[in-house]
Amino acid sequence: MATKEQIKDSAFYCFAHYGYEGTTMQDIASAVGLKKQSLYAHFGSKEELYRAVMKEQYRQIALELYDAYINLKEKPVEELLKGLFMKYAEIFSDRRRLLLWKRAAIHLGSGDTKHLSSDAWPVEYSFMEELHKTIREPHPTLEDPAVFQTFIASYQLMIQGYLEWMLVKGHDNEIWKAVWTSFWRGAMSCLCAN
Amino acid sequence: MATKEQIKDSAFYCFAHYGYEGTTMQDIASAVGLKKQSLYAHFGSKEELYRAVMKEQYRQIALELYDAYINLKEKPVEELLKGLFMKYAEIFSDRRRLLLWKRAAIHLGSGDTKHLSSDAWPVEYSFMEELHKTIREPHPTLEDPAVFQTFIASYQLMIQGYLEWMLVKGHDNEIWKAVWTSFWRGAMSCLCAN
DNA sequence: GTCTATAGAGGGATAGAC
DNA sequence: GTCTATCCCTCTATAGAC
Repeated sequence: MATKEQIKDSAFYCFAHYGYEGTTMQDIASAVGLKKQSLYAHFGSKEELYRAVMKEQYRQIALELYDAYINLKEKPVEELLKGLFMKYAEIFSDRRRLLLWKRAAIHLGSGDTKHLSSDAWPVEYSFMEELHKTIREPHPTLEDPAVFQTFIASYQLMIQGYLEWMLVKGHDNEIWKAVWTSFWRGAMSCLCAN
Repeated sequence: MATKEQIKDSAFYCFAHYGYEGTTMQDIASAVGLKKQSLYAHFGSKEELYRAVMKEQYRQIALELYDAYINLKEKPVEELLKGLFMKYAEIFSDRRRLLLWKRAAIHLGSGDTKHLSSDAWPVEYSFMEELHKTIREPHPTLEDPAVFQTFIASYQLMIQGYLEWMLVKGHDNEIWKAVWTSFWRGAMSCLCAN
């Protein structure tokens, strides 16, 4: 692996585990086996390195999600949403990604201006518009924007809740399945009741 | 307000918004109108101040939750769980608490040994055992430990998911209600199906 | 592209006057 | 209990030899 990639990889680990302020150039360099000053031959500053890591990760995550979506979009909505939920669990079984993701959410919510994850959230949802259309079609109840919004909110919320669970207790197939089943039945009964 | 309380209050804000490493004694002192050195007359170190803030917050949150539980425990399970969920939303409508809570979850999940929120999670769940018994009684299906575990997991997960939602988009009564309805119907239909 | 040396700033913390 | 002065350390970043 090229040195620049090794640095990014090490930085990925450190930023995820210790946060931006909690990580020093020293930490990153040590893991690669370099002096910290040498990092500046590859990245102009700590912040530039951080942004490079974030950008790559978000791009990668968005790609993997979109890829899953493409493979699932012809299937019934239940299978599609279940498959995407599974993809989330798969993607974030990488602890570094999970930590980075959760930290980014805090940056978004804290009004912390400094090293915002400005490019972050939008990227993930680049195909969301398309996904929404796919879901709405076979379910006329979802034509109502208010109903649709709460449906999607419940879905996203379940996913974020499960990621929180993974963060503290790790992935658990039984729990995953139970959560999905409960969500889907609840969502369906709400749709039919409206 | 006594100076010591003012310091804790300012520290609460800073630690929540900027994190432990991102906060300096300078920041905290400025907000109170003191020089940073004066803080050491009240707290031996930055870490001690941090622990004081965390301890107080967790104690307070646990108290408020327990209080809500006491007021609700005679009611039907649906009302009890819904009331507790509402209490969570209420407690964490304080942005500082929400941020601190989310940061603590990351500390728990990152293996970051330094300033662990060691006293954190257990405190909240000090009355959980009791709550669990209260829920189990009227629902014989829940006697099965596996069923019960997934039921509680779904519940906690929904709450954590909603807190994540609040972090990014703020509290929304419509969403809150929809999420609860969906959860409860899903949970019920799962219980009846088993 | 990696090293040594070093600048320059800011952090946590202590000592001692008032 | 708050201040000024100060210590010591670590951090980011630059300069320049190899």
